[in-house]
Amino acid sequence: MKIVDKKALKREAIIQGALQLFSSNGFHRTTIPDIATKLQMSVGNLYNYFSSKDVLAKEIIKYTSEVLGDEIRTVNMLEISSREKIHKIVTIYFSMAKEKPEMIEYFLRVYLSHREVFKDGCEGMTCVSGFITEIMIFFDDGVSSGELRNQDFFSAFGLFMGYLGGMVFLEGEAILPRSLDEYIEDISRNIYYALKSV
Amino acid sequence: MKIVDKKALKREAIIQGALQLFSSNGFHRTTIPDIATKLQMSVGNLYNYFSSKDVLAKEIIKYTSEVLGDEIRTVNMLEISSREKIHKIVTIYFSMAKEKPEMIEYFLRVYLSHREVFKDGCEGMTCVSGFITEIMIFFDDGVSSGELRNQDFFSAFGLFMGYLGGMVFLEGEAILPRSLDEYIEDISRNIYYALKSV
Amino acid sequence: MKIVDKKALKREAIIQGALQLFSSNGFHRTTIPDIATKLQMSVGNLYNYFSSKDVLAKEIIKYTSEVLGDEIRTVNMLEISSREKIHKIVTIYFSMAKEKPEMIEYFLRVYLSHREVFKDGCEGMTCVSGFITEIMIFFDDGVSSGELRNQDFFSAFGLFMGYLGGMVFLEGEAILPRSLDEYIEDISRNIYYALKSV
Amino acid sequence: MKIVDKKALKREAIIQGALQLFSSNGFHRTTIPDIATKLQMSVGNLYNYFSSKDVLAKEIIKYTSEVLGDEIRTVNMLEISSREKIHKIVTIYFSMAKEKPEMIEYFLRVYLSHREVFKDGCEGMTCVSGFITEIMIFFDDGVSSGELRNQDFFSAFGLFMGYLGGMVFLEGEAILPRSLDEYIEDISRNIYYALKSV
DNA sequence: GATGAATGAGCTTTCATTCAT
DNA sequence: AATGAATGAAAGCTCATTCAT
Repeated sequence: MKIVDKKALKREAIIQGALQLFSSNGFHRTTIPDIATKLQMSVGNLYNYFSSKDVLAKEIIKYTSEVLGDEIRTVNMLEISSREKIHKIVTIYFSMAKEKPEMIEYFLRVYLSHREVFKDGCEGMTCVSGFITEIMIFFDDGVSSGELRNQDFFSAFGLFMGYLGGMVFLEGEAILPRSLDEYIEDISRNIYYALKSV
Repeated sequence: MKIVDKKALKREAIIQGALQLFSSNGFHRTTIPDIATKLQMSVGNLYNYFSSKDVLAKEIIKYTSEVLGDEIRTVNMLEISSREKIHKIVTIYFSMAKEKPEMIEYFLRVYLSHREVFKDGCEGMTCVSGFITEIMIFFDDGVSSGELRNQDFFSAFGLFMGYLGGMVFLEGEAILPRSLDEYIEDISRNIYYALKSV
Repeated sequence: MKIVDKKALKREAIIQGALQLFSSNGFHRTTIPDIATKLQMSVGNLYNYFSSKDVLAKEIIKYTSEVLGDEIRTVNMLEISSREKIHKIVTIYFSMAKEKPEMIEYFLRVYLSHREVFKDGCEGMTCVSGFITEIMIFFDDGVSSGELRNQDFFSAFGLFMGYLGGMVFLEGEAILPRSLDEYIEDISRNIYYALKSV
Repeated sequence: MKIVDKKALKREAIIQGALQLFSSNGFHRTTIPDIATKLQMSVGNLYNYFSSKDVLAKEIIKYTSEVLGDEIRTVNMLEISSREKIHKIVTIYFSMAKEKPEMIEYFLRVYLSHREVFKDGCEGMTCVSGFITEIMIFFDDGVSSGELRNQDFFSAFGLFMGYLGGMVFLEGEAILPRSLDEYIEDISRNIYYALKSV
């Protein structure tokens, strides 16, 4: 294996390890030594891969956004109705929240609320463009086909992102009386009726 | 004025001052000396009112939840349709986001993402019950009147809380092409169609 | 004693303690904990008096410059010839180098060679103006009286500062075959002949 | 070319590269990786040439001292008066300060003020003997010919080294109202009058 | 000789909290 | 009730040096 590959692999391993720690313990409660320990490397060496904690945080959000975007892209490529796409996206989102909770949690608990960290380098949500782009494609396709009502994209994006994020947050707070899965039908339906053309 | 009143007033002044600082600068970037300075009191004296920074944070979320709940209560008491209520709630929420941004920001940037702080003492969203209760009343009334579809409350609550919070977040990131006000019609409509009975 | 006095006294105690450590161990080899330990105070409290190590370093050079300037001022106020003043200044300088070596050493080993530290806040030697001003007065008086040749001040200042500093440096390196005191006559004479009018 | 020569060449290249970095950025602010980067070699390989940063610093001062000494030697070999020699030495010193500032700077900002680094291995200024020796020859010649007054050598050396170093320092601080060149006449004259026999 | 990833002790600085006054 | 100097444990980050390749 080439050295460049090895280094890239290690970079990704750090991203994934830090992602887990930040998500479960919080950004400020996760220290660089914590991350180094989890990855069985020295603090100094970690800085050979990421020049600061903030830079690492930004790389993580980009990575996470790409992974989430990739998932949604698979849906966008299907030849199915928008209603079915909504159902699939909700399902994917909740299944990720269950199986890789750190990614959704990172959006909610790190990215959303540490403006000072992402201020420089992630202006205008450029760090989450991978995810946004796919939602935009989904929406534009639905509007083009006439299935979805034409409206300002962010009005639809806020619905999707906010609703799903909100549900995962409630799940995390352990106050949902039922499991996330059991909400899929209702939520998909709600989103569909909110967005569909008259 | 009784002494107890005087103390209660100062308590509230502290809550409001700290609320502003936490919202605009972040929880961890706001220090106790910062708060004391803003309130022109000593650090030591501040501890006579709140025994720790975390306790103060919890009191703030309760206070904020009450204020938001009070606003929504005024809507619930009106004899208007659910559709009109949704419109009013959205309007109120966005106007608060514009005029008292610290409250909404506190929800999004402090409460949502510092689980470790609110873990003990705010289990199951008890600290935001003032707000949730009113949304619940709105929803139950709509279901009772037949205007809203009967579904799990949290399915509706997540929509409301997530959608509106998401829009305020996008506004805060300065990526919305239009002002929040201009989204009121679309968003109210979307929420209504999502929740209304068939 | 008033509190303000107490705090000012502590400030000066820190300056003197840090001055000794910086001079004998070097700026970078002296740590903040070292200084705190010497003063029997906590690291955190030290930062209540000086906001950074660099700020402390700048306050020390100002303080040192004042003390040295005060010494030379006593000479300037005497009604004696420039030749006698030179002799007295050399004597004072060497006696300080012997009795309070930390001050001269600080000039030579900290101020002179850590440009990056003094860059902001000490532009154009403003931090050592107390000392320079007195040398300037000495020189101008001598020129006015006709005893010293009229030339660019810095040409004379470089001689004084460089020569005396150089001798103290050589003394510190333990390579002088005789004690500093034994050089007073020769050096005073050399400076006088260098500066005197024809 | 023999291998030994190749290695010697590389050694000198490292010395010159490090000299520039140490002089302009300071000893502690220049890292070994910085030096390696400038020389386009690896950190590890650099250690094949110099066993530590301190050892490198000592080799640099020896090298610098030799180069400066060589310059002065050319003056010593001329059949001119001491007064003329002084003028030439001052001119050479200032021209080096202008054209190869790193050497003079290294004396002033690294050698002079990092006693701990040069403590072991450079006792008694042995590392700068190349330079001192030539000044000593200049002085002895002048005394022998009767042009200069007989006095302790270090009394004269401190004058030379301190005065010229002081002027370059003032130049570096950008506080001299005129260029260094314009001080040559005054300074040469001052030194001559300080040293000449009665 | 040459590489550069890896080490880890050590640095400056921060800040919630305490307590003598 | 009120003050604010004092504490000290931790944080993020640096860098001379080593060593497997």
